Amino acid sequence: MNTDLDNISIGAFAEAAGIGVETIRFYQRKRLLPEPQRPPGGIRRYGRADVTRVKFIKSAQRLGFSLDEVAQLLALEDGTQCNEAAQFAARHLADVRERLKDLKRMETVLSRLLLQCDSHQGTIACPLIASLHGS
Amino acid sequence: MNTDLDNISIGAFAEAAGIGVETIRFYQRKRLLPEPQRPPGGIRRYGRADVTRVKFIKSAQRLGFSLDEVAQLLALEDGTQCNEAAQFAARHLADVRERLKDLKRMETVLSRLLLQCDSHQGTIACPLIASLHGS
DNA sequence: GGTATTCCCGTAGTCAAGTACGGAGTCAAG
DNA sequence: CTTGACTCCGTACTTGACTACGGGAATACC
Ligand SMILES: [Zn+2]
Ligand SMILES: [Zn+2]
Ligand SMILES: [Zn+2]
Ligand SMILES: [Zn+2]
Repeated sequence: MNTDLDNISIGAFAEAAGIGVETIRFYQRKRLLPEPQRPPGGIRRYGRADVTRVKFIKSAQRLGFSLDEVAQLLALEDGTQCNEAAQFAARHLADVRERLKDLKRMETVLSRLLLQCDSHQGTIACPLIASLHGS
Repeated sequence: MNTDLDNISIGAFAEAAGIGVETIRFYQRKRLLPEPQRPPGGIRRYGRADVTRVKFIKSAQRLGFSLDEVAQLLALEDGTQCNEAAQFAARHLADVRERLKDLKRMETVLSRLLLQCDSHQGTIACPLIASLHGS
């Protein structure tokens, strides 16, 4: 077992990156990861740069970027095109804010309805259900 | 109370409910809508109750309930089990709040990074990209 | 050298909430 | 009585991000 960090198997790579082997192959098909050429008749080897790249992908995902968007970001990976990157992120931020608005609306309505349910002693109908029936 | 509104075709039903015909058939397969028996060799007819039911479904969806959850809610549709309904909604509210938290985190981080991008005159590296590289 | 573990590769399945399609049957108008 | 619109039904496709399977090759361990 070769433990050199720059000459690891796909299994060790997956382990190091904290994802599954299948996921790596999936990312390769999606061109998020390069497919390393392999020694004649042998097994592909991976290195630290690959692990770094997966970490990048995972960070971007935590910010809500889709894999397609991550692909775009990876094109700017060298950090020299701040403007592009910032514009791109700004667009994404805009739709994060959209979703945020929707969820906030849900949160508001639901919690209001639940309060009404708590305090509607005596009446027969559930205000929550009533409101679903179209207020 | 048996007007023509209670004897409509699936097309008119879809129209009245503001959804597509295919969606109605989909809901039937999912048992969110009952399948009306049809006269031998004939065409099914729908009524106001069906439209009401779809409206109920759509209201629940606007509150973020999944179709599976809507099925549960429909079991409480008569409004007599306020406690059950409220508990159910409370659980849902909890995971709406989870998602809200995640989105808020994204919003915070993204907007902070964008501010840094705006004001990092002079330096070469984009703070946004840098942060994706794991800080 | 034999066995166990990995790896490779293509294909296919999963979940949600629909959407689309194609061929056959039915209904109403002209 | 034909045309055209609508309905029925099963099947398959969509999107996103994986996850699983199966069979064969290669490596690793003893
Ligand atoms: Zn930047
Ligand atoms: Zn986005
Ligand atoms: Zn209630
Ligand atoms: Zn829920």
